[in-house]
Amino acid sequence: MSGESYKRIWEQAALIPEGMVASYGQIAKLAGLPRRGARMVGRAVGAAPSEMQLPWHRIVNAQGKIAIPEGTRRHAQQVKLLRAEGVDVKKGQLDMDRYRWDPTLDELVWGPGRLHDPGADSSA
DNA sequence: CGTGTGACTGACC
DNA sequence: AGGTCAGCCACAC
Repeated sequence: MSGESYKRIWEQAALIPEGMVASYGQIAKLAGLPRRGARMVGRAVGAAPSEMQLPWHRIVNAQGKIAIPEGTRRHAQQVKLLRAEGVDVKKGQLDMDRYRWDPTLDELVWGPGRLHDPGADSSA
């Protein structure tokens, strides 16, 4: 089958918090595929069953740009989904310094194993 | 089974 | 900021 790798990629991608993004390379690395490829991440998320509700839209390239060709339906969909989460997307691009998800930082702030859940009131 | 390709990336210029 | 180049790797032909 397509692989154990896909599974790992899906698992990692699913961890990206709402309103944040990760790069293909970042997910690849987290999935334990440092050199095997960011490219594989693109394939994996594209092949993910819709029932899985994978947050594929939270994955952009290392430059903070949407990797899907502009003008396509999926590109527009990704922009739409990101904006719905409060991410400011301009010209198919966003600010990585601002929205990049940093799992290690998450761990430092929220504790090992704990995930930052924006919805679960920590309420200011 | 060889080639081309891409929802990538980092290094250079 | 933008263009080119060489690695990468699974997949379609």
